[in-house]
Amino acid sequence: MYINEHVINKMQDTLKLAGDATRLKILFCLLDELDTSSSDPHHLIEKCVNDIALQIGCSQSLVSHQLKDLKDGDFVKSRKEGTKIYYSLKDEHVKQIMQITYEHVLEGEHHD
Amino acid sequence: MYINEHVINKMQDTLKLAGDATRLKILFCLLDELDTSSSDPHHLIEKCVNDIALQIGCSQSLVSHQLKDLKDGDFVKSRKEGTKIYYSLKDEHVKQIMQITYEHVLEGEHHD
DNA sequence: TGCAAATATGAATAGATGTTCATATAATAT
DNA sequence: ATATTATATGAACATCTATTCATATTTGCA
Repeated sequence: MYINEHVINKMQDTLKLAGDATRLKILFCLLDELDTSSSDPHHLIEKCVNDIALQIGCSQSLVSHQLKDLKDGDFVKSRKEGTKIYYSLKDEHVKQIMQITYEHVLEGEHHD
Repeated sequence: MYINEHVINKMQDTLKLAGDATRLKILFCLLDELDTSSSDPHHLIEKCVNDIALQIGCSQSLVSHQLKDLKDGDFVKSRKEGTKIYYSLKDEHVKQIMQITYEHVLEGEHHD
């Protein structure tokens, strides 16, 4: 790893983006393991803004705002179809960060 | 992964903790690959508060504040020796989060 | 006991951030 | 054209956060 100020700032942006409850809910919503529409474990889950808002219990406006940030940070991508816009996770890094963070949190629970 | 509100909040705390330039500098400082005092790649690097402050160019007070947060979040541990307190990374999760985030940032650089 | 070194702590503050509300834009259908 | 559905946007605001400054605490040593 070659670290300089610029890389530090980018990493800060990336982790700050992940470090918000609403955005985490959106990401988990797009990661939903319970989706049974495909047997492929790497199946791409796509959801439109309103569906996400309903599922996580937040306003449409808030979800739209956060999706914009998530997209700017390369966490999600989008695809337009009619009036709807489908969002999905962009790459494996996001899933990995969520997975490791999840493990870290679980481990912390043991000695609380 | 079993996700509920509590887990989401803990993950938020963890990622928010990592998402700060000063704290990232501290963590990288404790991860320093350039340390040649041991040939063991898993060598534990310990540094006291003042040394960290000098190396990353921040005040002693700021570093102490941030180290407290990093310790509360299980990112670092400490060991007392005389008047000095030596800090080191606590577990592998921290390193992994840094590594993956680093890769994510590098990948993003390609299409900017 | 008194002094110096290392670290921790608390208050204060400026700046960043999440959320809401109202409104704008875009696409589709009647 | 008009209405409807879906999404985006911008301003406003309250809350959170990083940093600084001054000071307290702890340990070792003369």
